[in-house]
Amino acid sequence: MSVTIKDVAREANVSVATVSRALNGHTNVTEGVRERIQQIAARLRYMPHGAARSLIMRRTDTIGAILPDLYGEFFSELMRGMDVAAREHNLHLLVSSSHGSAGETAAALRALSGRVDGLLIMSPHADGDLLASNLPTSTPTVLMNTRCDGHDYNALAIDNHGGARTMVEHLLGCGHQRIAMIAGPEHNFDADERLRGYHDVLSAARPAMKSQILRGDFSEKSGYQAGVAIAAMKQRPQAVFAANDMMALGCLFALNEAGLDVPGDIALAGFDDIPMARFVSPPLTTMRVNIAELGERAARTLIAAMADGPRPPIGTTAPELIVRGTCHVPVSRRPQKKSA
Amino acid sequence: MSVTIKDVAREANVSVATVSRALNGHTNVTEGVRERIQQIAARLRYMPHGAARSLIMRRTDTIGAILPDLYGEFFSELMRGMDVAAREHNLHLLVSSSHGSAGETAAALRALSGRVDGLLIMSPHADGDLLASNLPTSTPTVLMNTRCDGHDYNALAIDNHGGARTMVEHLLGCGHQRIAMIAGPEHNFDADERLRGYHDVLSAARPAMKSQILRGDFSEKSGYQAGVAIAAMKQRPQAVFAANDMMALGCLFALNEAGLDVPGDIALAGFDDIPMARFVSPPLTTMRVNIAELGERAARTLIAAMADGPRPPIGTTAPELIVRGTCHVPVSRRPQKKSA
DNA sequence: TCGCACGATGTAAACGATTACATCGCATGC
DNA sequence: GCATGCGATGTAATCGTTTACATCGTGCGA
Repeated sequence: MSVTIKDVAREANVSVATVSRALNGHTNVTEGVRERIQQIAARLRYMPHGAARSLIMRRTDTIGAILPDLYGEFFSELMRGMDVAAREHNLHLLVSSSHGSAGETAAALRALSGRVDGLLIMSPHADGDLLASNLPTSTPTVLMNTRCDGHDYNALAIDNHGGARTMVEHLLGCGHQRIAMIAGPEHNFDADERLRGYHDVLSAARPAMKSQILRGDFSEKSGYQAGVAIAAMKQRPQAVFAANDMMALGCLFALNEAGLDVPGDIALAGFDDIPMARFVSPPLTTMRVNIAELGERAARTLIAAMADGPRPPIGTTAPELIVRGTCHVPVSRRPQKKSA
Repeated sequence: MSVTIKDVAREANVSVATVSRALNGHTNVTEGVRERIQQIAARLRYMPHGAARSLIMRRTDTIGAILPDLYGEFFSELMRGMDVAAREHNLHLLVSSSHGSAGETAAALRALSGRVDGLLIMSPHADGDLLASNLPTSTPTVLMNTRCDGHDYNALAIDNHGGARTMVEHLLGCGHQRIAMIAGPEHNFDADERLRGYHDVLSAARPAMKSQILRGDFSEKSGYQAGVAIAAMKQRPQAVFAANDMMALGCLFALNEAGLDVPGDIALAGFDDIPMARFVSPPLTTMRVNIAELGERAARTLIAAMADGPRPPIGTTAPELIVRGTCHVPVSRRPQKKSA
């Protein structure tokens, strides 16, 4: 059906070997012949068959990414980072989504086998064992934000624990004593780590103080409910740390509705730095998670592993504190002049 | 290096043919032998080599998408739609980005050749001729929002012209007489069409009225500048139609800063319905472009073409009018009761 | 004029799977 | 006892490339 190298060879009255050499820029081809072959190839719209090529060359020039989903801002940013690194090395990106189940992750793994030179995997529902039994041993792999207890894969993760510590320390530094946390869902890797960071700082800095935890599920609604609850407290906390921005936003609306001034009456902080964070009023103080950087670093690690063999096994990427309007800044640290 | 079907065959003391038959569920294999082979395959972590498989089977079970970019909400949504359709048919999605140039589009096309069974292409900088000379004739293809003058590819596009007409008609219906437009960049397919829709409606309904065009570039900043200009006009328009939501938002901020009430003093409308549109105050009236639907329909068209040969060549998907707070609604049409 | 080196080209063996066809062994029917 | 048929298995061709090796012709030095 489609035109192959043989068709070009027949048309040009040469062997397939000569066509291959001519088109791949080898030196030992008479210039006239090369031109003739190139013209014929263009006229026939010949394009080398990728599968055949990568079969013999044992190289696909492609890296595969298995993500839980393909859409939403998070994955969009992640792909952007991976794309930057891949493009730099003239590699293509094959993206596959494993949606819900561990079974689908395994299926995606099989489907990608032999089509990619390396794998980037993010799979919240896959543990180390599943991966161990489904990953082809010969394919370099880098995990992103994925549990892999015990097994020593290359892995990169967001430093949720450190980020939470940073934020709570910042709130303490602003002079707040009683800091409540709106936590994320239980058994969620990110949520657990952020909560742990909160606990660690608070129990070290204010051992006497009882921590105040409100459970949310990362949704704006659950943040709103937490905000309502906080507004009604007899002894209100001076600051609220939400485990993600969406909950912080919900909380902000609830506090406003209750007639409380943020940050005058109560400070508020989130985590993630979603784009909307800077558009609400007052703009939200939060931890910026550089997702694109995570993707880019993971891809770079993979590319290095593909070239040189095994790499340093693990790394984290640190979120960055973004101070905006929703928390007090002590007078001494306040910037000299700042409009709007 | 990696384990092949031969390794499994050797280990199981059978021929490669038997291994292939056993693993692919053919009937004529003794049950005991099949089990033994399956166990050995699992133990050895054998996974069939995708490239080799698709070479002989002449089928990749993959559809390729070539997009100008991989990130940003637009592409994220587009991919979501394509993913839905692909997943339904057990196809994988291979996404490649062609970034800026037409040359890169051609390169991406070559790289995908022989790796996919069909192609979805969105390439704002590619015209019909470029595609015609770089598309393998045997690969089914569907274009999305891509110019292909003359050539008869399958193509799907957003009905920008119709959407703009709808919005301008709505603004007229609200009683506004003088309607200005903040247009998008010149030579941009989407921007051109939206502007054309504005012109068509206005010149038909108000032939005497001179149209007011302010040039923007789809960025929030350019919308802000347009808003500043509008606020300063001697004879202010009663309504402003921005060619996309980002510019509408920028304009909204400028109008607010100038002390104008939206929609009291001036109505405002956008195009796209980005998520932020409903979060600003007042929430933005806009045309919802169902990008995911575009992607899904394109993928479905492609899949049908892959199965049955040529399809109806062209189609558009219509944006939907979303009336929110930034334009007056005549009393007669105002909903009875509506909170928040 | 012959032999040799070298550059251009052709021949054929890979790559890793699937599958048409050949083969083998065994049960069945005469 | 032998032909027949059938089910299980092996052999080898095939897909479209690349590339090691063989071949061929030509120019050059002796």
